[in-house]
Amino acid sequence: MKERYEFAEIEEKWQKKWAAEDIYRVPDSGGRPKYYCLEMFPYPSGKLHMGHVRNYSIGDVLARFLTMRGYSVLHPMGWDAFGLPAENAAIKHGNIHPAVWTYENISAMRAQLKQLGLSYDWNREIATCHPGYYRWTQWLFLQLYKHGLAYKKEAAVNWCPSCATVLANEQVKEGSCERCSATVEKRELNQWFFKITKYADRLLDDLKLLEGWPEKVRIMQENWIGRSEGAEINFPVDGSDDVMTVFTTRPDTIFGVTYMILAPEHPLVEKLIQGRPEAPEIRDFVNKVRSLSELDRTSTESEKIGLFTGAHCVNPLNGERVPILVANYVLLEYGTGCVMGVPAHDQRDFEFARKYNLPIKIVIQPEGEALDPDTMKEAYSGEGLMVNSGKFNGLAKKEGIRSVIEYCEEKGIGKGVINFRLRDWLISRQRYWGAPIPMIYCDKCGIVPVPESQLPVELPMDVEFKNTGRNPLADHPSFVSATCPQCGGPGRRETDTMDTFMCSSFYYYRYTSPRDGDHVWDDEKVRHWLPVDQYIGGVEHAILHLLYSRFFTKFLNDIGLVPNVEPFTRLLTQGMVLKDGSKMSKSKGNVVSPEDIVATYGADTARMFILFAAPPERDLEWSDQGVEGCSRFLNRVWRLVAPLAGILESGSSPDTGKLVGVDREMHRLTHGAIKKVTEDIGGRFNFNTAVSAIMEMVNGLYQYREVPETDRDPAVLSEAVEALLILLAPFAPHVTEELWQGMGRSGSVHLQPWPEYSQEAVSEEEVTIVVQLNGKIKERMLVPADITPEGMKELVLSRPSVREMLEGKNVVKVIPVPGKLVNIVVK
RNA sequence: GCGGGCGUGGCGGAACGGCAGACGCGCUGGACUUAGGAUCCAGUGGGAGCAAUCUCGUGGAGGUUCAAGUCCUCUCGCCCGCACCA
Repeated sequence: MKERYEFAEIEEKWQKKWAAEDIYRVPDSGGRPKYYCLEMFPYPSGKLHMGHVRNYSIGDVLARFLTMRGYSVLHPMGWDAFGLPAENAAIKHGNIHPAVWTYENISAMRAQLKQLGLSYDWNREIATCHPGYYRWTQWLFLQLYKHGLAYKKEAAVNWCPSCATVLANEQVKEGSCERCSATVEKRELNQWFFKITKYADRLLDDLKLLEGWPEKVRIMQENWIGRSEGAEINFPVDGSDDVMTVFTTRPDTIFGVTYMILAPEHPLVEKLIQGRPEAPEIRDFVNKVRSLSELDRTSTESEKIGLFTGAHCVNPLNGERVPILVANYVLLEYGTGCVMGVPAHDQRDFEFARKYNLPIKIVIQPEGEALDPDTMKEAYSGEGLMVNSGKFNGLAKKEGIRSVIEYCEEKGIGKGVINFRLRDWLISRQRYWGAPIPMIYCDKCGIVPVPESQLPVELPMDVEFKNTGRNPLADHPSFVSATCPQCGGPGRRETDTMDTFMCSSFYYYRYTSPRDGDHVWDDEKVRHWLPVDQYIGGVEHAILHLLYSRFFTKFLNDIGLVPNVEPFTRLLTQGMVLKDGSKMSKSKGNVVSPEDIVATYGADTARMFILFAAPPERDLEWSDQGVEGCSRFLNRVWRLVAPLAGILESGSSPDTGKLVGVDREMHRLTHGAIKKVTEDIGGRFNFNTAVSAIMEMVNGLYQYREVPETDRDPAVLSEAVEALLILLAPFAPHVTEELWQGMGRSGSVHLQPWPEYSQEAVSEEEVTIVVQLNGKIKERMLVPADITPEGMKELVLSRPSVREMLEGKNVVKVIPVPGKLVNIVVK
């Protein structure tokens, strides 16, 4: 073997060989237990970044480890290939079609992934923009439509002026477009939605099943779904047949209502003000609110403004006549779009009432405290007994809520309801580069689905991309014109495409049957592989992709297409890769390119560093010097192992009982490392400490090598080196393969069984324990490892130095901790 | 405002409630060398001491415990998510 570690040569050589021998192909059946290890597939931007390297290195170590542990591991890769950047590139450069741009990027990125030596079964590669894939995206849309879960409605939706398309609620962050940060506007449009709200309850309840998910993500989803229990109660409008229905979580405070508020956009507003002197001013106000951006509209910061409509409502419980107002802090989208104002017991109402001098009426009195409407500084929302509430007086909050709801239900003026913050998923996009929504509009028959036999509805390639903000599909006559599948008459094709999150909501099922042209996937294969055992990706998808995928899975389970109710049993959200304390970005100029690192140090070093520098879920600070260190380590391994080629025996397993001295030490170190690495990868995903255990082993081997050959057992060295290469193989697949096969071992190191550690080899005959006096360390001593706690106590107390130390002191208690210490408590 | 996370050497980070700082980086010294920014060996939390050793030390203040970086209460700082949700 060469004296020097030539990473470039080695990495290229083995990548070619692995591909030629197809060693990462995984069969769909076989005697081994299955494991589905999945990393979030990337958008093919054309360039891999460090976040990808981290994501895929983590997955690769796991997949390789589990394969060596005897599992049949499904470890696929593909492309989330529809999306705006491709189309924007086409608009900007004019002469490049999004498809060409995308496929070129895929080629470039695939090459980069292959350079990292990742163990994907490339036979299963998919791209969501391929008609063979999006045909099934459309097919699933039709299934949702068939089951009443895809529908079209006119609604105020989020519009991103820069992306020239609508967005789902989940894709708006603090009033801005999640992709481009432009301020999002509201527009009234007729759009396609998925009824994810039908699954709100199950999406919430089943979070309990996801014990393998980070709590953080579960809480985020819980908050996003936002279940709240309460009641809807009808307030008749005074002098009209209209009714204001409010949603409230505090029906026990209904006697404290001193005014009612409608959201400015509420349809009832116009009806109430017609012909009243207040009308012009209110219309003005409503228009002003409507024109606000989403951010300004919902910001907690903005001042609460309200106007009296001139109309009144009647409280159905006590008959009191209260004014109806319009105020900017009431949102049309949530609940019923109107609320009852209870200033005494709701902080927002309180601030509003103080500002406009509206009356404050106490109806909940906390025990041992007297609330006074004139002097109170904030609303009281805690526990207490109902007062000023007629026959409900004396009831505590919880019973009060129940009793008022019961009463309302009896009288037919209200009912208990559960409200969710989750909205239906808006999936229409006014853009070209997405899967066309397979629907046809017919003047005679209305909205008609494209028959499944006519799928896919293919994207036309002869399209012009202009910066007009118009979807080019709408300007493509032969795409638009269609025949109505129902009556055979002329029809118009839907020109909106689907949100790309739809494409990524089921790709992990499609990996099981990537080329199946007859079915969305093979039933047996899905039953074999699913659910995904381990999913790995960034936390930025905590709500978006992960919630949509859960929704899809529940639907697919309902219609019998998948066996599982949750898609991902375990989830690992990896931290960001930082440089100089902040996220790598072009604008900050702190980007480290994976290509450069691989070219300078090799893929093995890049992988080692990124796994060693921090535990996977934590943010990772990039360090060029840290990379040097990993490179140095691999060189150190090379210099240790390469000269031993041909010297070492194969498959040595020394007899633990016969080993003494340095041989016994080295043997123990080897098995200790096997134990640690196995537990750190398999149990807690602490790859950083697994690597450090391997480093310790290498340090030990350097020491051991110094021992004269005649004084050491060759079997111990062979065993150690063999174990070293296997333990290191998931992290640094190329250099370990080169050394393994260079030593004359047959077969790939990656197909070797993972070593088992021997308990006997790991255990010590003697251990150092600590003697503590009142918890402070006083001295150390060597004791037999198998000593009893009682024996430990005696041994310590009989020691002359300890007896001297205890002279004149009163021993209160002696606490022996086996293998660790003895603590003597004295007075 | 609500929810979650994190604060440990010069740095990245280790530590089933039981020897704080594994491993790596950096630094210091030595060896090899014409040379080394290569490699190998040794040392490396602060303070005191020639030394054995002593002492302080995990953002801060309390508490539980024989024993706390770890558990509990309060508090400060940073990061992330949600944000007028009735």
